[in-house]
Amino acid sequence: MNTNKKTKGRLKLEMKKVEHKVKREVTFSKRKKGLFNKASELCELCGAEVAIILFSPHLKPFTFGYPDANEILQRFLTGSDDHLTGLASRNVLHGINGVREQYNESLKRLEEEEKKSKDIKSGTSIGGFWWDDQEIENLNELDELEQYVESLEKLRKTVQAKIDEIDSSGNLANDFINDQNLLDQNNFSLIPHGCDLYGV
Amino acid sequence: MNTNKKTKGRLKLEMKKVEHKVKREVTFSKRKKGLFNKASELCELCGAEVAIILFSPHLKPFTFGYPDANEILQRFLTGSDDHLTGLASRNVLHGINGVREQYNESLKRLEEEEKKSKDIKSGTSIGGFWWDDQEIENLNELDELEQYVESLEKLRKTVQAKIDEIDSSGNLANDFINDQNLLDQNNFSLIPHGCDLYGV
DNA sequence: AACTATTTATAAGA
DNA sequence: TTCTTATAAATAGTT
Repeated sequence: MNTNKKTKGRLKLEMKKVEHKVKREVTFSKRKKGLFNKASELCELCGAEVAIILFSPHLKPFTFGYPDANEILQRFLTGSDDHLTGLASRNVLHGINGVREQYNESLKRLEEEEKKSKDIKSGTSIGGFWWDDQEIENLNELDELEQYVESLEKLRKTVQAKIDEIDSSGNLANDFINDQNLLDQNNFSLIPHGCDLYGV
Repeated sequence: MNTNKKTKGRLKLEMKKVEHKVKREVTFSKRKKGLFNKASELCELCGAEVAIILFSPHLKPFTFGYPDANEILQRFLTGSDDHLTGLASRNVLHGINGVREQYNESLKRLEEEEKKSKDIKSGTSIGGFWWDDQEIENLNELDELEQYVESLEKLRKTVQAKIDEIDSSGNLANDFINDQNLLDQNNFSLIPHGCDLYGV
């Protein structure tokens, strides 16, 4: 007597590292997609802004960002309080509807790109990158790599700009120190004024 | 004749901004928790490393990171390739089991803290922060604020360290430029050697 | 904050 | 990988 069920359905998974390598990588792919999807929904539903940096177990970097990972990271990095000149104002001005659509479109383009690249194999240079492998199954990684390097370049330019600023004015370093002193000695929050400190 | 169902259950939600403010904020809270939970599961199951920067619609910052948001952002920022001296090696050495437990413990402590703080109201300074509100419902925000400012301070120190490095050696800026030239002219990837460029 | 009915995510398998 | 299917998990609205 066999059950007529076609699969066992989703099985409960113990919350510890998946030991089987192949299964772990499949889980990683599925859950990465799920995580980014959840992030895009949060942006769309609530008007939030999210940046995710994800390193796979093999240290391959992935990013998600809406509206733009770099701007969010820069805002975080610099503690910028001119939020009316940044992303926020753009959202206010233009709305953030369509986040999810944008994300899904990107995904779709990625998949199309993947199909177009199906024939490219090992030892090839593609789009400015060395490709050093056989059995490339996931060529959509390529776009993500390109995106990553682009992101990195942008961030580096930002840091560079800041460095140049210091070189010429010589006072940013002191601003950092002053901020910290304010924080430590005067109970001064670094969070921009005008934010809800208590709400969401 | 009334249905004996106690609730309507989860209703399908259209993927557009939730217009009702209170509902939107509830959704934000629930889904932020869900997103961070998904992230911690991904870390735990797959040995991945994740940093999430999340700005609420009111620009209140939240972070999630495992093992540490700052180190992950720094790695992303600098494109560091000495991953054997960083987090990765620590994971290799000590394993990453317990991510989820760590996360849940933090959450629990947050909730306990919240209970202890129930009586604190407007115009109070708590733990070095000004609190400027009435009707504080979610005092777990407090820990998150502290965590954010700590993160920010650490990152600022990192930037400061880099600036100091430049002040003394004067060559980091050139390294940036060189990296970009290599990328543009020599198809040299900024991704550390030894990574799977194609796999996960 | 807790509760349920339902939607959504996903583990295995094809 | 991509699709399917059954089940686990997340969550919208309610209390």
